Amino acid sequence: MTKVNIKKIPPGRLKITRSLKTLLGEKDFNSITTAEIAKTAGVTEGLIYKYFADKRDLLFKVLLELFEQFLLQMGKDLKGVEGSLNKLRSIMQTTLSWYDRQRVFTRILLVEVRNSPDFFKSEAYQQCVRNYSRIIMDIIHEGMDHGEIRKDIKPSVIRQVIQGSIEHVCLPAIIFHREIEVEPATEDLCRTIFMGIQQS
Amino acid sequence: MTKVNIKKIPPGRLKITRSLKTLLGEKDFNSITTAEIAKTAGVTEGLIYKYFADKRDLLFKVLLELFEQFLLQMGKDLKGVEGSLNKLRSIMQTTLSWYDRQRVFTRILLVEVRNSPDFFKSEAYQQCVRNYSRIIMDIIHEGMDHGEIRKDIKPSVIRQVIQGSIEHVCLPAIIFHREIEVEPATEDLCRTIFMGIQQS
DNA sequence: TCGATTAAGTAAGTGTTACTCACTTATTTA
DNA sequence: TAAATAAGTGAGTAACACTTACTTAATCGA
Repeated sequence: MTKVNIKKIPPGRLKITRSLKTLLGEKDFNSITTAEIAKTAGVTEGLIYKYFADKRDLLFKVLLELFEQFLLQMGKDLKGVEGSLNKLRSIMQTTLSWYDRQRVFTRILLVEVRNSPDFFKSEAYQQCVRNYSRIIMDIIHEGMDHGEIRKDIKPSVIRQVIQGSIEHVCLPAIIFHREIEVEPATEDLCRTIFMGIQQS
Repeated sequence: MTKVNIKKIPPGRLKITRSLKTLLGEKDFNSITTAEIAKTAGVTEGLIYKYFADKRDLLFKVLLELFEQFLLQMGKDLKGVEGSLNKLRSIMQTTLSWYDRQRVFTRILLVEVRNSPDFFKSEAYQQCVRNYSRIIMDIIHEGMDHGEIRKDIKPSVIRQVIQGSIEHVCLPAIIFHREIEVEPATEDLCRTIFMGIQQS
């Protein structure tokens, strides 16, 4: 259903998404003009609106594309991992590592789309972000069933702590173009979230 | 230094910030026009640019104003609280409660300013956000010195976990106009962050 | 293989909107 | 009270996202 339509993507459309991805490596979305996108792509401005509802919709489509690659990687890294906590660690590490290397993707996800109310209706959100969240939720439930994770906290809050922590660790790195130290950060995050900050 | 200049705020300027605050209760920042702000304020569009560098700068100034009130409240709630972990709990509860009731403030902070690179140069960021972060950092260091908080995690990561968790718990509530259940959420957050999710 | 239908791509707009600037009116202050 | 400064105006503009009527290329059934 989703992958069948690969056969016929018009070259112009490809050029446009590729162009935006390139430009997002240089400047932020708001200061990229549609004229610029078209010029870099080597097409006319009008063509953008043949394939995308508006400028933001184009952004969402680019995010969708990059997010699918990310989920693919996460699936690979998760294979063969045993134990709920280990699975959560794997997800955290993959995420941090991907965020560190895929700056364009991460900037779109963490800073560019947030203020668009209709992002939350977009495919990128509805299939990718929710899918990512669901995977984490399933692991948490599994962990509770197996006695690995305590049951006296709402699973959704645990999920939010995990996701929120990751985002907040990465945000300054993305904004100020700093490197993310994947392994140490993963270790710190896991130690905090798994065992708590309280001296025991 | 900061409070001395209260004496002479031009009425037009006050009308403008008040106008934006009102409008932000109805719609998101991007779909509010400068013409609209001026009309609601009862002034001309040009006056906005007498007091503010641009539309976003106006937003930053409004955030600054609201953030100062928030920090004041936090200081009050923190008075008389003993113990580092209790202080952190107090901050979390105050934050969640404020986020729940001050929707305009929270929406600006969590969704509207993020994508402006120059937000991070603004007064709102430089004095308020950093101040908020510093207060948390100080408590963490104090907690480590007093043996309340373990020393084998980077303090900055602990801070990021706390702030990130709060934001991620509140974000859906803000976006989808849902209520934040302050006490239960605080409890869940503290239990997670203080003691960890691992069944022991 | 032709003719017709659909898809890809173009070129020249247009309305909206953030922002400017030269100006007027009101308020201090010496 | 006159000069100087601050508050406020209003008409205008450039830039930009987006539209529309059109042309060119590809697809496909008969």
